[in-house]
Amino acid sequence: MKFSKVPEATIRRLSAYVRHLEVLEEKGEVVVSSASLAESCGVNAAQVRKDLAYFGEFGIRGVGYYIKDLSDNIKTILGLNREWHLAIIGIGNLGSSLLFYKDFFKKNYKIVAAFDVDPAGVVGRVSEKIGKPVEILHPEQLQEVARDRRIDIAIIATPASEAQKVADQIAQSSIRGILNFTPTQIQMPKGFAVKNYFFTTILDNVAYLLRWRVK
Amino acid sequence: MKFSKVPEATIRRLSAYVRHLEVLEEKGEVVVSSASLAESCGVNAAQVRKDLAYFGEFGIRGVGYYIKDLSDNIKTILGLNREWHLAIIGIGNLGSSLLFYKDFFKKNYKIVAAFDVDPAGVVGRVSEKIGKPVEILHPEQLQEVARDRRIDIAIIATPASEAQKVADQIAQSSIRGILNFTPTQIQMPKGFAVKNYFFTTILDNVAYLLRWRVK
DNA sequence: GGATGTGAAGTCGTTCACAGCT
DNA sequence: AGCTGTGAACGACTTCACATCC
Repeated sequence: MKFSKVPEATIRRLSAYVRHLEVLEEKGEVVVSSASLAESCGVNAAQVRKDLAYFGEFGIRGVGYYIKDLSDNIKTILGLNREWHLAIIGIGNLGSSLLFYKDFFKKNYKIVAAFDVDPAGVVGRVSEKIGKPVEILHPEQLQEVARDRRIDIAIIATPASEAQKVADQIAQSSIRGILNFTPTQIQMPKGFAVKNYFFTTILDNVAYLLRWRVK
Repeated sequence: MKFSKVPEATIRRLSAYVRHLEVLEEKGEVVVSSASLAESCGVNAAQVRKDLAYFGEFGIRGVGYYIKDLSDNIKTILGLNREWHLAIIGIGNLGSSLLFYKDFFKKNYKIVAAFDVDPAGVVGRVSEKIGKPVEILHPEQLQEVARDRRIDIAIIATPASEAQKVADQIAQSSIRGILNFTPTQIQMPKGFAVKNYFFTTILDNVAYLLRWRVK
């Protein structure tokens, strides 16, 4: 199986579906229709069925989808049934928040390393904040540590000006996934999964909508 | 002017362009071509020109775009030339990080209020963290405060289970923009600008790509 | 009967290719 | 000559509509 033609938007929606399915499961619901799931997630019913159809036939005609079953299937598709190892690179305000508030992450994501160019400068402040000692490594050690601790995904939380430098180091390591928090487009060779996540972009988007579209 | 047919993706890219233009400006560059801007932002050159064409003609044929000029124009389009008032609702881990690390935000976004259902319980912890007293209001006061402080955009940082409740209160206030940090699809009447920003969704996306697409 | 699964139609966004300006 | 601005071609995603199956 390769699923090479699945739209990115489908993947994002699958995350939403699985989250809503968990809510329904907690409520003790057993079956859900595409129409109902669609409404809860703010999409079209046909869209839900199409999204699922990329991966198989999970429903029963005339009935709907068994919630537990569908939930498990989507989790497998998304790879949420295994643990992913994260590294946070750049332990400034944002990085230390991520480190501190581990519950930002779902259970299957685990922070296994933290890097900063100034480990000594950072370690005291962060340890104090977290209430226990924290190990901060220098990015020089990235390649070695990435291999040893099997880091899957690097979260870049450095200043924007450092992002490409970090990206270059990641390119030479065993890491193949990047979540980029800096407002920079990083250049990577083929074969890497890179997503940007800069939230003032979204805020700009809301501002634009308010400026021109609303009312 | 209404710009009703502009793709959302265009708006996101405009944010990226303006950011890169600022970098070029700092370097002392004066003119940039669509090809060069496109490469830096990881998009197609025709895309850049199309994006700008929605809003006017900003370039000079045979030459390119004057950086300062283009930057100013995009900022005006996005509404970045005015101040936007933000409220943060839900002062847990995420909310207090946003409150604490104001430099997450660009200069034209200003936090003017913070709300939590348990102001008393929250205020001590947060004030200590920030190093000075912080005012935390009860959501009951939302409508009144929204009007008085001219809140433009509410950032929902409550637990997911509370998001819709908060959304309902926003719907009855003068606020028209929402940035939703909870992994929930909130239901709003027409006329609101709502964007979701839940980062484990993006992380799921990276994980999926690693699982199926990369090598 | 009722809800899924899916080809076909429709819509939206991107890329091409070149005319038009400087 | 060079780069923008843009109609037309293309491609991708979404929605429709209905045949299919429980």
